[in-house]
Amino acid sequence: MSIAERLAAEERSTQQSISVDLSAVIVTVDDEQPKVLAIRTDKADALPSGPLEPRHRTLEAGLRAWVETQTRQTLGYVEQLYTFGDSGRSAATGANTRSLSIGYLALVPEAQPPGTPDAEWRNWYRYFPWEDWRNGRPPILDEIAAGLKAWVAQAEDASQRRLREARVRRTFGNRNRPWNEEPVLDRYELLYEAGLVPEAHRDGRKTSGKPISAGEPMFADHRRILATAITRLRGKIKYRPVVFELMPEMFPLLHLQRTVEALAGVRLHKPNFRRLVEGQGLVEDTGAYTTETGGRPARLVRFRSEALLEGMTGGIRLPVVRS
Amino acid sequence: MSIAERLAAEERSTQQSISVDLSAVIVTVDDEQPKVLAIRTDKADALPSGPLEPRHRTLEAGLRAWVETQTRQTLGYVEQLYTFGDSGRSAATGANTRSLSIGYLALVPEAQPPGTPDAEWRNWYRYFPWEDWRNGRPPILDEIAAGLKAWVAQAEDASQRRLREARVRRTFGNRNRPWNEEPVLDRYELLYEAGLVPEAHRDGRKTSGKPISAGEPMFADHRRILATAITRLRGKIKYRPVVFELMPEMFPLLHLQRTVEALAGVRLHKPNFRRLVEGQGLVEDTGAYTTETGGRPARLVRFRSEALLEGMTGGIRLPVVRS
DNA sequence: TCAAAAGTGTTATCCTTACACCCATGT
DNA sequence: ACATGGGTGTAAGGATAACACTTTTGA
Repeated sequence: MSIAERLAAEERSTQQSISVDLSAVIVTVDDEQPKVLAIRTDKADALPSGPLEPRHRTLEAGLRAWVETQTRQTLGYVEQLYTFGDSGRSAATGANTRSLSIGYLALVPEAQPPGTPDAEWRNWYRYFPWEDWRNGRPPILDEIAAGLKAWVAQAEDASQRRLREARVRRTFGNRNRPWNEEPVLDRYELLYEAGLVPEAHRDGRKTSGKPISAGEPMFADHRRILATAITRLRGKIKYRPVVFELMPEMFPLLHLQRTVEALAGVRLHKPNFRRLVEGQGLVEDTGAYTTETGGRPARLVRFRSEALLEGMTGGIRLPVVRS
Repeated sequence: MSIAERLAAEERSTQQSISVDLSAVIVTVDDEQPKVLAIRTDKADALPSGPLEPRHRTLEAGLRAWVETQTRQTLGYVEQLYTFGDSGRSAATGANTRSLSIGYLALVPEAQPPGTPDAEWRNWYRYFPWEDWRNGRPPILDEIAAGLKAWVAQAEDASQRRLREARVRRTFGNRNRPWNEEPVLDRYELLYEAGLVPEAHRDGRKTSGKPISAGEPMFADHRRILATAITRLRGKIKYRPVVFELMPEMFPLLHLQRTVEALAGVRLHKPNFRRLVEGQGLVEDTGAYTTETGGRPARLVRFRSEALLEGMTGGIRLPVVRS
């Protein structure tokens, strides 16, 4: 097929009426908690999102415009996450309309009060309570483990059972494999498939497992988008200096550590964390000190912007404290 | 704004006539060369792509259907790359139509003869000759370095010059920083901004640098999409066992090494490569041998599919030979 | 016999991890 | 005095990178 024919085919296909939605996962860390901006509705929380309009020159510009008028947040770092487009996704818009949703991750250094009454900063562990290991193993994992065990037992044959077992082990770990904070999306999708999450039932999925109260559900597939965002962010802090998008100008190193811990949902080893960060040349001394942290006054450091130029020299390793 | 209002706004926005294009970067490795399926046109090569149609249940299903009818390739591994949507992107479709393009990366284990006369497997280094360091530093880098030097010199002030210098160093390396194979997209974007690539002029970018023959251009922004795909693939082989999607059932370890080298564009250290791959438990012995490689007969191994279950145990480290 | 590829052994070095310990401030 | 957080030293263990070397085939 030639390019001309292809273009003609594209032209025909526009009869279909496609609407494109830009959804934003807007993240900040406040009071040692990772928070996302959510829109409260009578049913469930939703991510802020709006339609792509003709006046938007680029997708990202459209997103920024939309978010800034709706929530009064000025976005700093913005990154495209994924484009979601199953036709079953949104029955609300009718049969002849396909609805695509382009998800974005945005980081803001400080939580501004939301600009609209129905918008609110929410701790993201409200939706994913099993992801926060900072104070040890979350108790809800007992319930989840029981639900997953039942799901494994429901397998149709031995080979499917082994697959299911391996999948549970891989995502949720077990005695010999320790917790891995990264595969947030894999864990959510597993819970969805196992029917342990209310969304699975709402979407008409046939499951025998009854939904346990595994975190608060969200509107449409927004919890999946949020899981995608957390996964991406937990991965990215390790190889790009993105955490600093969430920090003020000057900060003590423990503040940086607590921010990383909030995102990763694990505790880090303080002495090694400091050495890694300083050794990588990611921060520089400001000469200033603060006594606000309690204890011995803390040196205030700032992000070394030359680090961005030197570039590829990655992000922050996670010296996870096992114990 | 409530969800109801938001839905209404979406409904209105569908008046805009949005067309969605699914583009595929279909990769195989054949004869130790990384190849992509390209559609020849009179102007430049294009990536196979087609419109999203109502009958496609999911985006990925739409892509598979399209590619399979158009090129007779059956896709194995498929992964979404990025959604491109600048309104300046495609002037061809007229003013009132916005054209989105969702890029996909697909891997096929063996090059089937293309199903249409205008489709052809192309060595991807045809489009990115500076990315192939397997036989030492590509000579074209002399030309590129000269062009970039001129671009740095054209900076408006000292601070912009330092930024440009750092960017060149970061992406293309220099004496103390060795070559880093990963940032393919960053390099392409730098060449684009520096006006060293024909696309920049075609898109009406004002540059004083004259385009050097830095690789063959492609239709629209397809070379950018290809660069995105290569970047993703070079990154991914290091932490997921995706290379095996390109391998036959059984193969000698050197074949695997040559495949990884073809993708990464660098030479690897044979003894260490073997130890890393075997040590990770990524392959298992088949008991069979082949003499087709020349020299001492080689053990044939296969991918250990249990490795997928064990999961997170990453991909293949690259013991790059520095010499 | 030589070229070509397969494969093994071993060491120096670096990085991470873990543990122990001292410092400076407020109450 | 002691609690709290800031901050430094260092040694064990593991992983990587580099080098040297042996084995088995075909021409």
